[in-house]
Amino acid sequence: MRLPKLSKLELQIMEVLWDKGPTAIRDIQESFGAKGRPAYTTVQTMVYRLEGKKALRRARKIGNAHIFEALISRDAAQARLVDEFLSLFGGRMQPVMAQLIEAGNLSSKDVADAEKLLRELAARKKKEA
Amino acid sequence: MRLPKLSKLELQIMEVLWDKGPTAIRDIQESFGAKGRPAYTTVQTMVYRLEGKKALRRARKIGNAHIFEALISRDAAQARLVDEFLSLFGGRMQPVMAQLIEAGNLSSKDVADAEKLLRELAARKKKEA
DNA sequence: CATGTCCTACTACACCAGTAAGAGCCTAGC
DNA sequence: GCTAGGCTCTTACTGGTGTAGTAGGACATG
Repeated sequence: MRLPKLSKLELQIMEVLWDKGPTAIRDIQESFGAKGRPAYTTVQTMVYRLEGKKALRRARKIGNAHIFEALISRDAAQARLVDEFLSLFGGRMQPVMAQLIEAGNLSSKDVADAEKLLRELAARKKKEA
Repeated sequence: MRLPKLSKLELQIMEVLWDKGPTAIRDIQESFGAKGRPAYTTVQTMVYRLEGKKALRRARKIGNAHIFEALISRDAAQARLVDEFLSLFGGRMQPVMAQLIEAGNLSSKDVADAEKLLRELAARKKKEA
């Protein structure tokens, strides 16, 4: 279970740790926009559960407050998400891309970047071989 | 609630309806691979819940068996999925694309197709304006 | 040192997805 | 008409997520 499944709210909490580094619960909670933010103890519960999933750990204490730090990388978690998502489409990219473009989520810059990355990847592969 | 949220299993059931058209529960269940397929009543429960969500409806009966048909389109459901997914990334495509390419999920053909579609879309927009 | 504030740890609950068993109804075939 | 098999409906339990309250310990500051 090296890469536990993370829910939306759990992800948002991890985002804070990834962005800011080791953080206390209070700071995590406050980094949610003031309106519609979950209660302190809600964030706390989620952090505890993330601890159980080994997604983060208590790094140290400041006063009596724990400071938590991420144990899994943003990249790893995102890779997991993408996998999960693709499996819903049976791994077929075509409808996904089509949808992204139709909805205007994909700019020509995104596509250009993709091309560039693809070329780099191909070059890297060739070198390795 | 025109576009209800569908879970993985619910999606798989809808896939059958989208592929085969109006279908009985027995046929839906059997279209899951013989190994690891959910029990008949499990599929039934999901179908009932999908009915509650207005994702499908009873079209007619054959004997005493109901035949169900999809009420929402595959495209609409997929659009919903993509939105949902993107919101996890705060709508930023860059990490998503990067991940897709790194993991080898995105071929150069996919990217070429994307480019083509983008150009078509741009042309269409221009015409409309 | 007293007291208010903040944090922790625990408990609780509702909802949803997934799973399925059980009771009983309908129908087809003998 | 009777019976077997399939289908419907109902009910139920589990695990995960989101939500939060409460009790009590720690700490800082007057």
